[in-house]
Amino acid sequence: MLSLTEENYLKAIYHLSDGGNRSVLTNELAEAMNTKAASVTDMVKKLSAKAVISHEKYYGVNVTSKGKSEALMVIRKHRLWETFLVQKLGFAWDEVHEVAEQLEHINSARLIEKLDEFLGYPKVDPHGDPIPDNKGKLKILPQIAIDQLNIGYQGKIAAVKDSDSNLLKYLDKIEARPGTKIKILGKEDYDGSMEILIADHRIFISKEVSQNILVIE
Amino acid sequence: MLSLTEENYLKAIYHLSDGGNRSVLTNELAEAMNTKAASVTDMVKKLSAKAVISHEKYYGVNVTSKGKSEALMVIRKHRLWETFLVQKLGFAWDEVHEVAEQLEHINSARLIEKLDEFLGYPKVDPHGDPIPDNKGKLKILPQIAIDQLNIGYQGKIAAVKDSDSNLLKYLDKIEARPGTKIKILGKEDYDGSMEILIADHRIFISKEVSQNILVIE
DNA sequence: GTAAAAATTTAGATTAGTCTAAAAAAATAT
DNA sequence: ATATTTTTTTAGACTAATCTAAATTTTTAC
Repeated sequence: MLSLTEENYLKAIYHLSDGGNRSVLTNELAEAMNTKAASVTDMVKKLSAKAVISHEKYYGVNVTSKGKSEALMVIRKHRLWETFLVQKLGFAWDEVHEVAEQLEHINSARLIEKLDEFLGYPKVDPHGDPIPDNKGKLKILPQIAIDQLNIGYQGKIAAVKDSDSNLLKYLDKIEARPGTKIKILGKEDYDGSMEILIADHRIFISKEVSQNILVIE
Repeated sequence: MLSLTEENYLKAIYHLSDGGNRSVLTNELAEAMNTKAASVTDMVKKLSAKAVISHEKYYGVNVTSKGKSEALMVIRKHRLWETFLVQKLGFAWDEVHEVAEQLEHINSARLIEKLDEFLGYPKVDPHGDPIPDNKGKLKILPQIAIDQLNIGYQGKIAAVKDSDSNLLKYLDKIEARPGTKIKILGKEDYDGSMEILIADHRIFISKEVSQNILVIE
């Protein structure tokens, strides 16, 4: 049983480690958690004692397989709640994160199963991120940012990165949402900006924006 | 801003004081909160400092008007979530309390307004308890338990007391739900048991059960 | 109206999560 | 390869919420 704080640390470790593919350093985690390195060291000891991460002193932490599945359960809850907030309550895209951060810690297996059913067993959340199933399995979709694509590419937006609420507002405004048709019309070598066709209207976007729009690879 | 624990204490004080109509003693509160009197005394100091209750040493606590409206907001959230769990997710009556106890502490005014709208602005929760409005106003319904009624009374169940999950299971089984028609057929002087007609079928209930079924007075 | 019982508060300690400052280890730079 | 810088850990302290045991106040009982 993890406390709310422990769950948040574990989730951050999971994300920073890219789903368990690399180890996470104390300072990285301190920055992500908006706290101090000393606090991280303390918490790392607690999480190690609970066997959800392993810690090699001075060299960072890794999530264990137990930790991975616990993290995925929290992520499952987060993404299901985000889907609920957008699809059922009519929240905008960029408004859901903070609330979902709270809701993800509600403890009731039955609630999550019922919610999943109520939402029609969605596979992805409103940003296009995959929702882990009730066994803690995550289907990783092979995605690529559109700044990597060539002129002439046509397809559908699969997901957008949801790191920043202002970015999300902008993406919503230009209708860059999962499922929307997209075509690469032009690319400027100098600054990497692009001209694209989204939902049948032409628009110029900066390289930074293009790095946050993903399609299936 | 109250902590989760402070919210729970305040809610308990509100309920024990009958919505602020009498003062609450330390031991009462300790029993309700499943804690020790000494812990209550400590918490009472914190809540007094936050001006949601007033405390006269050795004579108990009273909710202030600020405390009353804060308690009602928590109750509003609790009852809206219970309504959601039953009406939208298909939870049974007796399963909702524990989950709603967690959900009531989610902090987002927008969420509650959206949820209220999504549910169609319900006036009462699944047990028939009134839902405070977004101004923190509670419409108190004049209710009376059916053990107080005379033979021949006919009406509709307005609410049931939701103190005990086993009672709720039983009430659900006999279809004693808010809105159901009810008629008093007979009353045994010896033990106070009753024969009643609920949703057109006759049933005998004990005095204890009859004290938990309420109609509009 | 005082003595015993019950209720409440205070005192001092504990745990979770956090902090600052100091110590220790690792990385780096010449 | 040694000194400096950076990163991490340890040590010691703080707050919130809790506890036990002791002290205090109120109530009750004769």
